[in-house]
Amino acid sequence: MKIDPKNPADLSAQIAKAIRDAIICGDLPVDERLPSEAELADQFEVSRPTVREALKRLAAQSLIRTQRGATGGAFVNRLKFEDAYGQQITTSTLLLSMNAISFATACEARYALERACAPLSATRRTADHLATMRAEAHRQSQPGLTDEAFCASDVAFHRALVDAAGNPVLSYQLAGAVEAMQPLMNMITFSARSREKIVALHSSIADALEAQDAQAADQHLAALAAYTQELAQGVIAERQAKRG
Amino acid sequence: MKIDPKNPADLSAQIAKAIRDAIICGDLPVDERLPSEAELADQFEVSRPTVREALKRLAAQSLIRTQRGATGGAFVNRLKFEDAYGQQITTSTLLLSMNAISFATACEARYALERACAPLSATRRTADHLATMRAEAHRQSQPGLTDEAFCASDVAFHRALVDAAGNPVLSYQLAGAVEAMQPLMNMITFSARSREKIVALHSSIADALEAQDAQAADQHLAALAAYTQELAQGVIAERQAKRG
DNA sequence: GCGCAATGATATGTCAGACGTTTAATTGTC
DNA sequence: GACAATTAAACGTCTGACATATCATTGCGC
Repeated sequence: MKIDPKNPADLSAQIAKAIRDAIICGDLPVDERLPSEAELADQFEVSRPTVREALKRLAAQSLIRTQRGATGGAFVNRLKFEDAYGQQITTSTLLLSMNAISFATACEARYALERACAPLSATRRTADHLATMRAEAHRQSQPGLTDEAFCASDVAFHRALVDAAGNPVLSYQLAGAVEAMQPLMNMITFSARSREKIVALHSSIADALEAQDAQAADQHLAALAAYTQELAQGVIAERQAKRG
Repeated sequence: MKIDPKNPADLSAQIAKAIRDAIICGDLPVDERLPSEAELADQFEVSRPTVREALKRLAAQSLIRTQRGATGGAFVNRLKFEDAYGQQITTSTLLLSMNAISFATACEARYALERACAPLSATRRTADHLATMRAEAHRQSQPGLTDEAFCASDVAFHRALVDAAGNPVLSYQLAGAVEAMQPLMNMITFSARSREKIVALHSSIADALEAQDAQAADQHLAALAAYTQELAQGVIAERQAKRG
């Protein structure tokens, strides 16, 4: 962990990597206190600002937390699912926007993952999950709802669907896929008729999960995926028409 | 973006957040050069080390890259899938190890996601993907292979399966789930007989994909998931027996 | 006029030393 | 013995400086 080649560039990156590796391989257990910045500076034979830059890199990944005061310092952080959600959503959002991922590709991935959850959700859904899904479906059916609010409710519905699978790893994996797509979804203008259809499909999905009918849930999800793609293609076609 | 409350703590975190938000919302397009550290220090009315700590936080998330020299500086980075893979694997690994996720939960998530890919892979798999899968299956059948090498080949096989879906978003999402599980998988000792069975299932999956038979691929994946769980439970039972 | 080397400018990377602030442990007093 | 004041440790920030990398310009020779 104290290895440092004589390359006098990117020292803070090297130090961050050394500490990160120590955390990942378990040499530094959770809640372990790292040496103070001054001690680290001595150990690595660099200055304190350099050590601090390294620590900030780790803090950005939620690998450590810092406390001020007499018994303060840098502590190995127990990574919470909550923290990981945020990072994943940020990363996914940027990936989608910067790599010019088509709506179709993102949408396909999202529904493929959701359909993977459906059988588990059908088995394990609680009354709470069902209530959330029905409440969101009801909200979506109300007139006067902005497109943005409709999308937000849509996200909430699908999160409940995923959470119903009762597998935190799946919830974590899907948080990025579902929430990162919200900006793309917001570009769609939902007509009254399309909303009606979506709400009907949402209700059908809730029904299927309540009946623990995995196959029906999968079919309705597939229909929803197809319809979403159809809507998106309409938006894309409309834009191209405006251009031409 | 130049907002900074008078709270004189966590200045570098606040600055990092301001710049990050500007990047995410598109105010700072890809490859845009940020002002120099000295200019940023002036704008935010802080010192250069504080600005530098903020920039290091962003660099840790691959949101910016820095170049030295006269025309150097910090540039908004086009986030590559490759970069995102690494971050996701690190995060997923830590989540699994620190939150005491059971093998069963992680395994369930992994196979659920893989089965989501299977129908797409059946449609889009190329000769290249099939060749990779067959090569890995063949490697796994060779005697004298260490458990670790067997696991590594297993990961390669499943990556090929996922990549065959031809959806980079799915590949990205699954990189974490599959690779983060490798340390857990490495704890399993694979007997000759269990390896034989796994290789047979791998071959069956490759056959199904070659025949573009999504249903068969799904069934074999389900069987593989069940068998993996069975093996893992054996390991767990054995450990508890040793304790008792 | 043109090519190439020396020079300068700019910006990041690093260092040294200092001060302020927060927090907990210690000490001193009633 | 309980409470208040002091002390110490550590992070957070600042100032100023030097080192290094890289590009643009300049100047020289041909």
